[in-house]
Amino acid sequence: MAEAGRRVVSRKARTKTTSGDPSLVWFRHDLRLQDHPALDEAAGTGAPVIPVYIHAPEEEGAWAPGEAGRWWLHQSLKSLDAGLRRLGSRLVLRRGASADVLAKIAGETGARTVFWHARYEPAAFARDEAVEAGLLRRGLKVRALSGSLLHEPQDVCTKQWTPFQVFTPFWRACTARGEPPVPLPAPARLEAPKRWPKSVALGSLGLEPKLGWTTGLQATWPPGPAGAAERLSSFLEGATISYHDDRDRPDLEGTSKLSPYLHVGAISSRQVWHEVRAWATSTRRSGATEGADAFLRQLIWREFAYHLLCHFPETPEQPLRSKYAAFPWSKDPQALRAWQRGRTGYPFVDAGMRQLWATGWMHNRVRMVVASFLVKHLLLPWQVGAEWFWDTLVDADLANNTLGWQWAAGCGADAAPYFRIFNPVTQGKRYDPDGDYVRQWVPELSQLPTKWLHEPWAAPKTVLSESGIELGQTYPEPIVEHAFARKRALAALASIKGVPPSPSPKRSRGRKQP
DNA sequence: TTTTGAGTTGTTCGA
DNA sequence: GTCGAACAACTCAAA
Repeated sequence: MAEAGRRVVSRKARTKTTSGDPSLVWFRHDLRLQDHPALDEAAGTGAPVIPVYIHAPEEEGAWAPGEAGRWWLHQSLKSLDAGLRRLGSRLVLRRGASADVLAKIAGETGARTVFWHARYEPAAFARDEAVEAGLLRRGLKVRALSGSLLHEPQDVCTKQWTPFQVFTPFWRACTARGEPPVPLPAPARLEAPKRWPKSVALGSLGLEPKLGWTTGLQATWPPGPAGAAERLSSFLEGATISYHDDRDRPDLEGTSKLSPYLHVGAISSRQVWHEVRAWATSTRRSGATEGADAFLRQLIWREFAYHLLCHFPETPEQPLRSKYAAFPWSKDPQALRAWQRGRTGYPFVDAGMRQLWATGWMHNRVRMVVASFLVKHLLLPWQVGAEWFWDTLVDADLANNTLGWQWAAGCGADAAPYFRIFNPVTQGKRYDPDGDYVRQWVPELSQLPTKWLHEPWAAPKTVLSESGIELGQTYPEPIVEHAFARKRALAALASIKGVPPSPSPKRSRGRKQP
C-alpha cells in the first residue's frame, strides 16, 4: 500500500521534471546508491545527475559530528564516491553554507532541480526549510523526499492526533500501517553532466583525526554499502536465529552492529527490514521468526527515536519530563573522567567504556549499564554522558542517543521506572557469565577467576595477588559503593517526587511534512 | 470528560 | 537456592 503510494508520487514527479536540465542530488545521511529515492527519481529523468555533499558542520547546531562520527563520515563519503564512479559519476564535495553552495553549483551547471531526503534533527530540519525557501526564491525546484525511515514521524500518531510517547502503542500503530515499502534498486548508470563542477578533496574537509587513534576503528568498521551488506549477511547467517536470546550478551556476537551504517545511511532501514523478513521466511530453522521479529522491533525503536526527536525537538538538551530539570545533579569532573576512561572500579562498566574508546561502539546492554551508572551511581547529568557518547560513538545519532540517555535517566518518554537502578555486578554476572567480555577489555583483571571477576574487591587477598592484581594500583577500587549509591539515587529521585511538570513552554508540537 | 489498563531492558528482601 | 512481592506515583493512550 505505502509502496504503491510512494511509487505513484515518484512517477508523477518524473514526468513533471523530465527535461534535459541536470539535477543535483544533495547527499546527507543517505550515503548509498541502493534504495535511494532521491537518486532514483533524479536518475529517472534521464537528464544528468550531479551528486553533491556539502560540509557545513556549523549548520548542525550543537550537534556537529564528534571525533568518531567525523572519521566514519570520511570513510563513508570515500566509499560513496567510489560507488558513484562505478556508475560513471562522482561525488562533488564542497564546503560552505548549504543554500549558497547548492545555488552556486546549480548556476555553474544549469541544474534546475535539487533532490534530497528529509532530515529530522532540529537544526538540520530548520536549515533545510531555509535552504528550500532560498532555492525556490532563485527559481529552482526542490524535491525533498522520504528516504531514511520506515515511517515518517508525522504519519504515525495517536487517535487524538498527538505524537506517541510510549513505545508499545507506537509499535502497534506502525505495525497497523503494514509492511514498509520495498527497497529501490540502485540506478544502472548515472548520466554525467557536460562538465563536472569543481570539487574539493575529501582530505581537505578535515574529517579524519590528526592523531592515529583510529586503528581500532578501521579494523572494526569496513565502510559503505559493502561493509553494511557484509555485516547484515553475517548477522543473518550467525545471530538472527538466536537474537532473542543472545542480544543482551556483550560477550557474544549477538547483535547486528548495523547502527553506524544506518546512521550515515550506507544501508537503509527498509533494506534491512526486507532482508531480515526474506531471511525469516526462507529459512526453515526453528526460532527464525522469533529472532527476526525481536530484531525488527529494534528497528521500530529507531523509528520511535526519530518520532520523538521530531515532535519534541528540545529533548537533546532538555528532559522530556520537565520536573527532572529540578533533579539535584552533582558536578564531579574527577568521577566523570574515571567513567570516561573506564576506571570506575566496576569491571563491567569499565569494559564497556573501554570498548567504546577503542572501537567507537558499545553493546546496547552495556550502554544501559554505563548510562545508569553515570546518572544514578555518580549523579552526573545525563546530558554529560550523551555528549561523551556523541563524541566517541561511530554510530552517534542524535535521535537514538537522546532517547537512550533520557530513558536511562528516567526523564524521557517511556522511561525506566525510578527504582530500576542497575547493579553493575549483577548485570555483569548475568550478561557476561564467563567474564570473556571483561577479560577482553580490562586485561589487567584477566587472571582473576570468574567468580570474582565482576567484583574484584570481594576477592580474597591471596586470590588477588595470585592474579597479579593490587587494587588501587593495577586496577581501581570502586569509585562509589553500590548499596550507598543506590540509596543516594533513590533519595535524589524522591526529592523531585512532588515537583509538578512545568506549565510552559508547551512541549508537544507537531511538525509539518518536510 | 472520565475511567481504565498498562508501561523494553531491575533489584532487594524475606519467606 | 528459588520465588514472589514490594518498590511511588505518574502519565499515556484508548475506550
